[in-house]
Amino acid sequence: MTVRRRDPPRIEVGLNAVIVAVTDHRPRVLTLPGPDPADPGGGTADLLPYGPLDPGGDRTLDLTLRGWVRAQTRLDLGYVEQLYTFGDRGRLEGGAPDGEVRTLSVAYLALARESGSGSAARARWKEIYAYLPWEDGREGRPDFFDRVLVPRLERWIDAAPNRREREERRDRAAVGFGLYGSDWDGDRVLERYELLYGAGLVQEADRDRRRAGVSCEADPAPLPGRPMGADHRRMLATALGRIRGKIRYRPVVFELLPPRFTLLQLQRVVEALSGVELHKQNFRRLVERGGLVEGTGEVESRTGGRPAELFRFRREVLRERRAPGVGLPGIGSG
Amino acid sequence: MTVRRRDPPRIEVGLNAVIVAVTDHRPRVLTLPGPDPADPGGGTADLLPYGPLDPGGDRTLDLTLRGWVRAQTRLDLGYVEQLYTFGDRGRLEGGAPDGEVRTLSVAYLALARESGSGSAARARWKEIYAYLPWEDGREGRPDFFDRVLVPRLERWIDAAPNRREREERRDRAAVGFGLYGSDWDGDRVLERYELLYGAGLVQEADRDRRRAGVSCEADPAPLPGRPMGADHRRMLATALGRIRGKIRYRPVVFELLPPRFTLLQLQRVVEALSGVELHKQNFRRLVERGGLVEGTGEVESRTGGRPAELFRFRREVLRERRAPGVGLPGIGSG
DNA sequence: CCTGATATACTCAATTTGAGTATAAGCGAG
DNA sequence: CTCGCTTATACTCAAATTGAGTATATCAGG
Repeated sequence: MTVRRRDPPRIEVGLNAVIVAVTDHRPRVLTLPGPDPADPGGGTADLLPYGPLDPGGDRTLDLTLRGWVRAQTRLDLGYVEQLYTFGDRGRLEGGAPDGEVRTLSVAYLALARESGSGSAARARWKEIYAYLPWEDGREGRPDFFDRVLVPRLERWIDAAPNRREREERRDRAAVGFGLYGSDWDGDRVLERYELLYGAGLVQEADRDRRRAGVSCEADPAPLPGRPMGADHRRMLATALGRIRGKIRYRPVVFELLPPRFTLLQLQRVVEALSGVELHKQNFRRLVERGGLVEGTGEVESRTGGRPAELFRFRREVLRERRAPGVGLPGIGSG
Repeated sequence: MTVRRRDPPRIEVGLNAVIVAVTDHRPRVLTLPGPDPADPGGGTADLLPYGPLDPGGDRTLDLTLRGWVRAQTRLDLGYVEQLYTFGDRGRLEGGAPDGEVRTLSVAYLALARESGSGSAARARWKEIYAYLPWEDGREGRPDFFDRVLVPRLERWIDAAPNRREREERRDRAAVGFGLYGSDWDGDRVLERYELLYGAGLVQEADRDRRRAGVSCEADPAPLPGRPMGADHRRMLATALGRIRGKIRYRPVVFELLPPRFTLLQLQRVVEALSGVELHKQNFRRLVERGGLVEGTGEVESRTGGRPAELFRFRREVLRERRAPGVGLPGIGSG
């Protein structure tokens, strides 16, 4: 299948970081502009911080990641978690002759507090929902959802070559996007992105097909949602899905908040990430009863109304019960 | 494990599969005997199926994995999921001079039905709890838990060099093993293994220290729990933890069951994996009300008592609501 | 001392959980 | 055939949790 020449083909390993912060009720991700390795045309694109793994370097992958994130962005990462290793061939070995090099990308999720200083060099905080706009349901489904996205999906479904395939497409769309009676499941971020990619509805799909030499009509009006270079948008989707899942059963939100915060701030961060709005009183009951937070006596008076008490995360909770996270509604197993 | 010399240090990538099945209420993992790459002494050890990644080979990592699992074990994998990529330096480059080669292992979880034919070649199904005996709490904490494990942990805690470190050790032990008032959290399998490794209570820890040239008294009476080669026991722990977490919110158990099964069979599989016993009537209520299964008219009469109805998994559930898995008790977010 | 905010407390019905009891339906011994 | 054992399945009931409100508190500003 592949042509081997001299020396066996090499493997290169890169580390990618999806660094997430939330400011002003908006989840953001740290990006760098750069040439898109998957685009032979050579435009620039938004990229996640990326660095090669030096085989002789640090002892652990984590350390390597932290190291050059610091170098590229002057940011000291706190919470870091491995996400997924992407290794499909032909993903981004743009220039190299086939079989010469294989690139593996180990993607990490990191949570940060968006310190002002964090954006050294050319790093920029960008809104996550600029890349994945269909994921933000806080004010109901975004406008374009029923107007553009669903019709496009349906065109794709109908274009299936046979009945079986058509039914499968319909099922995937139903489950992923909560259509035809299925519920919306906030965690299926990656599934949705993959579906849109497979249906040719994101720009990366066009780009990759063009690179592979497949002719295809350029999409007349691309779906809202900014593309990224390489398969970084896929990584972003993976990260958002992971956060949404994790936030419920491990108290990770606090990594994104200052040491003291009001309950509404906490709620806004949870809402921002999970993409849904929550019932304020019940949310308060949940985090208080769960023992996740404890009041400091202080109050924050810049609320515009009655001043709110400042709370802090009760670290002890990690030692006590099952450290429940900030459970969203409708989670139970029924 | 080939030794390459000449030229910059290389990266090699291996794929490992943790292939899990459940028979007779016992969770099992497929192993191969082999020389332990981490043991210079050269004894043989239980290993997970392992294969190098050929950079020019299959298009995706999944495919590669499936390919040589088939070759090594004659098993066609169904459900496969990426687990984690292990990349610490010095993990298992046993013989190679430092800096010459760096090995990454991408570990996968696979669920199988333990077909009799599956154990071709030298593959063997082994009980998972033979390797991780502290994880099986179905009949209460195993005997050795309070008699051996906890005292050993306490010795380790007390041996901390200073107060701060001592408190941290105590906390980790409390959270991991449900001591001193903390609850047992079945999902923290990896945390527990790492803790035991760090405390020098599993044989791999001794082995690795010896290899690194650190002198250490051989542990007088090692903890129950069979070691594995390389860091495969760590991978097994990762896999079990993932299964336990996932079983609750995605209907993956059915991958381990025959197409038709009684509700008690289903329950036993869930219990086997999660390591706890469940209330039978409530379990039944849960899966039936959740619409996860539907009765076929048939009955299974070899139960020893009243014949049980045979059920089948309702695939449609994947399309409907949030496909809830077989929720264990005490999961809600309080 | 209103009005408009937001914060926080409390209520209440519906649902879900945890832990049982009760009954059904097979088998084998006697 | 019936008793006693076993497992299956149905039903009950209190406790806890959830979902959706209403009520009250406390600030800023006119």
